[in-house]
Order: sequence, then C-alpha cells, then structure tokens
Amino acid sequence: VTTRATADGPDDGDNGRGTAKRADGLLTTGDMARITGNTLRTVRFYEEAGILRPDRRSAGGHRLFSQRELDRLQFITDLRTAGLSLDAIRSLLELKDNADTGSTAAGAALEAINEQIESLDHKLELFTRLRTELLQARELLTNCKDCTNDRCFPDACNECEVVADKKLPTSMRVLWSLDTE
Amino acid sequence: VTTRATADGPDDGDNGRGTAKRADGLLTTGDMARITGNTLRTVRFYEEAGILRPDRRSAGGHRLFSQRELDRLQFITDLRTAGLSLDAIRSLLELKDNADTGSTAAGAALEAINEQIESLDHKLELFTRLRTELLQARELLTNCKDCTNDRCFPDACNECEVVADKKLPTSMRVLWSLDTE
DNA sequence: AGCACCATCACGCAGCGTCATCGTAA
DNA sequence: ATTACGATGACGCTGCGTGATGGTGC
Repeated sequence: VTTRATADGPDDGDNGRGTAKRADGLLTTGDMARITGNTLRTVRFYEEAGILRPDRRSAGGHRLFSQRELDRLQFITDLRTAGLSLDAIRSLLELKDNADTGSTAAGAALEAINEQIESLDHKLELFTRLRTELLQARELLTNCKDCTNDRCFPDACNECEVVADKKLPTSMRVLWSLDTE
Repeated sequence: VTTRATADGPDDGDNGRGTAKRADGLLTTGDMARITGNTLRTVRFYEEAGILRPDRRSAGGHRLFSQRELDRLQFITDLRTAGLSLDAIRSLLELKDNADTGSTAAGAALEAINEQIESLDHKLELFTRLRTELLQARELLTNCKDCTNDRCFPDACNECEVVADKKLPTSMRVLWSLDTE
C-alpha cells in the first residue's frame, strides 16, 4: 500500500475569477483557497477563528461558501499581507455588528479606518525607500558581476573603485559588509 | 517585598539617533531595542537566531553592540516589516560570506534583490489599492456619522441613499455587510 | 468503482510576549 | 546603597505547515 501525501500546499495557480464550478454557485474550501492563494488549512483555521463562516455544509460535511465569504476571505488575506493580526481584522469585521446605532458604528469605523490608513502610509513610505535602495544596490552589483579581483573580494571591497567614495544606502552597506559611513 | 514587573515592552519613544550614551560608542541591548522600536526580547532572540552578533560582552555579561550591528538590526527590522521570514533575511545577510568569488556573490545577490524588488512591487500595488479603497470608505462613512435612520441601520443600509447605486470597492461592501455587486 | 477532493485530529514550528528571579552598571 | 537596567530560563500564544487516516462527490 503506497502512502500518498495529500497535497495541501498553496496552488498559486491561475486566479480564474470566472471559475464557476458548482451549479448552485457555492464554493468549496478548495475553491476559496485556490482563488485567494491560501491553503485549505488556512481557510479552515479562519473558520475556527470565527472570522469566516461557511454558508452551510453539504450532507457529507463539506464546507460550502457563498460569494460574500469569498470577498471576505480576499479582504482578510489582503489585510494579513498588510501585517494586521487576526484579532485586529476580527474587530474590523465586527465593527458594524457591535454598534447599536448607525452613527456610533460609523464613528468607530472611521477611527479604525484612519488608523489603518496611517499605518499603510508608513509602510508605503518604508517600502518605497527599501525599493529604491535595492535598485541602487542592483545598479552597483552589476559591476561586481565581472569582478575578478579575488584577492580583494571578501574583505577589501571597501577599497574597490566600484564602491569607493560613493554615497551608498545603509542597506547596501549592511548587505555587502562595508564600512559604516 | 513588592514584586515589580520589569517593563520589557517596546518604547516607541523618540528615536533620537544622536543618543550616544556610552563613552566607547557601543550600544546596550536596550539602546538597540529603543532606537529600532523593538523589544529587548526580540534583540536577544535575533542573536539566538544567529542574525545579530554583539561586538562583545561586558565583564558582567551585558551585550554590547557596535554601530554596524545597529544598522544591521534596522535593516532586519525593515525587512521583517516587509514580511520576510528570519530565514530569508538570514540568507540575504549571509550571501556574501557563502560565495567564493566576487562574481558569484554578486550574481546570487542580484537574483535575491530582483526577487525582493518584485515582491515589494506587488505589496506596493496592493497597499495603494487598499489605501484608496479605505479613503473611499471614509468618504462615504462621514455621511453615516449623522445617520439617525435607526430602523434601517444594521440590515437595510443597502437601500440607504448614502450607499445606493454607488460603485463601492469590495472591501467597503465587506466591511459594511452590503450586498455583493 | 475509481479518483480527486475534503474533513478531522494531532503534532510541530516560527517569532516573539510575558512573567519570575536574580545579577550589573554608574 | 539605591535605582534603573540587563541576563537567563521557562512557559504561553498566534498563525499557520505537515502528515495521518478516513470519509465524500460525481
């Protein structure tokens, strides 16, 4: 008997949005996972965590999700990529339910949204900075591709003409073990 | 005897770069933590993980870091914020050491850098999209701040004039439990 | 009846948070 | 000698990965 491991990994395959498989329009756990680029485990975990809810179960116990839940999962996935914890995401998603009036709900939502926008701004700033630093590093290192100066290589790159006296971003200095400033 | 809990939390305080405390210019674990916005625990953990190395220890066993290590920690912190695992960061930082010639080192570095640039591009795209969606949501919800229509509120926001027939981003529909499309 | 797909434990790992206890630094 | 700061366990938590084993869908 050959023991075959079930492939639970993420598919990363084509995100064909028009992949309407079932007649009733509902989505299986696998559909949810494939479309959003998550694993089955993750989808199940999110249900267990209470931030995702299958519309119903099939007679045999298979989870069946509505399109709404797919959108929800995609949103959750995006927020996770943005670095939010499941707790933070949960409170965002439960904001409306936990308020008594439209006004208070909107108030709480606005506060949370402003917070997230600010945090996104910080990350955008950091990421663009990192990106340009990496671009600079790439520029420089293309010259090193033809480096034959192997008696200077690991330890004396500081004195190399390719690198010397240039204003290098700190990340490049860290990456290439160059002297500080 | 009063048992006092030691405040190990992140300070998030002023990142005074010019905070040269010690005469020898070396930095304590706390300095490293404060400046980069990490906790003591994290700094120690990174040493244990082998991606950070104190210059030396004091006679009493206190870690002492050089300026280089501070830059290294800042880089690590930024990459963590960008979503990289410690393993991925480690291999980036060890790239140069693990290559025999300058040419192969540069080659490997270029490959890794290109990968990271691409991944940063994806995240930048996602984050800007999320940001604009949140801005749209904020715009709309400012109207709801004055919502007194509490017999329609939780369940019938769909029919509300504030929301009706507008092209809303999916994330807003998810947040406010509105109908799909 | 076959094969892909799904469910449910159960264990494990990364990346820290959080005490508790005790030693250091100036 | 005081006061803030640091070191070292040890246990806990989140957010999943990774089988193992067995049932479901068509």
